[in-house]
Amino acid sequence: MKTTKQYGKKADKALSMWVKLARAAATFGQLTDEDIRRYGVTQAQFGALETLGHLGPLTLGELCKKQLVSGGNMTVVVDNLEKEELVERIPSTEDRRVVLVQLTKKGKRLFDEIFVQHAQCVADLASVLTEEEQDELGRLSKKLGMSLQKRL
Amino acid sequence: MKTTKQYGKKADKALSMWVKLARAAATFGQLTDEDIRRYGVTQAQFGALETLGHLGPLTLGELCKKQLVSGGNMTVVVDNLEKEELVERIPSTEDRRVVLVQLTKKGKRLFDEIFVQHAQCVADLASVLTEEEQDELGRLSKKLGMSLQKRL
DNA sequence: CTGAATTACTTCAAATTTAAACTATTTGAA
DNA sequence: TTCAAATAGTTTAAATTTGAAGTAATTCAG
Repeated sequence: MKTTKQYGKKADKALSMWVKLARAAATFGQLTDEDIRRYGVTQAQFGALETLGHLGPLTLGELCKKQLVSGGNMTVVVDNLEKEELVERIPSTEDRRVVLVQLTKKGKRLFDEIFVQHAQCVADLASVLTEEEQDELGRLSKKLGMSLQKRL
Repeated sequence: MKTTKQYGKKADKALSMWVKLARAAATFGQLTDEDIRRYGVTQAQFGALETLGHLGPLTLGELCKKQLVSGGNMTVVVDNLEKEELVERIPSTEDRRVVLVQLTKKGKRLFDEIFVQHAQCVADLASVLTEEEQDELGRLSKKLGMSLQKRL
């Protein structure tokens, strides 16, 4: 039984949207995670590899922002990727506080290898929506995310 | 520079949508979390209170499914809520393996009190989209989430 | 120039979360 | 009926994540 106007029309609409958005993202995330584990990396590690692979070398701080992850966590994630020799830390010469992170050759190879497969997986999951629906969901999510980003 | 057709048109579209969806959900989640903390409960605790408040007593397993959380975690979350006397465990008489969880009077009071405020917060965050956009984002998220739920 | 405030990253402790092993109970096939 | 398999929940250990404190480097107002 779905109660209406429990908190007012606007609030009900917003709550309803948020529940659905959160569930869709969580479920999609769990399924992509199952795929990611097959490559022997964690979700966080995969995210870092993805960002570095697409955007090239970034500072640790930039990586944090892209991934919406705390600094303390990113240090650990990069530590572990470095142990696997998938990324390397390059101290910045301009600003000695800054550390650049970039993919190693091995990291690039892994990135190239697994991303094609992972893209297939994501495409498969997304295919429950039509291409038009995917565009629209992307557009609305982007608008929501970009607008809220400013409030963080 | 946005590269096109990196993984094929369909995969690119799906990846693009997924990135935006994940970011929107993460950002929205961080902002609602800031609000939730003001009430002195964690996000997971709040989620359980919300579900119990809206749906009434549920078994621990049902709560796990609603919240997309592991059983071991839900045990801890309910333990902590029980320490605060916000929920109580009621052993099922029909099936002695089963434990029902329900709000206490104190829990109901808290639920009634904080949910109006939280609904306002969510409505405020969502207001960066028009009501029509919220409907559409909700509709598409629901379709995506419900379809993928089956694959878990 | 100087030093107070800011910034970038790391370290540490605590909280959260998961997955696997375990207990207790129920179900169902032989 | 009986016992193997399945189910519900708890416990445990390990991994992840966060936030706060700490270190080092930079910036900028005076």
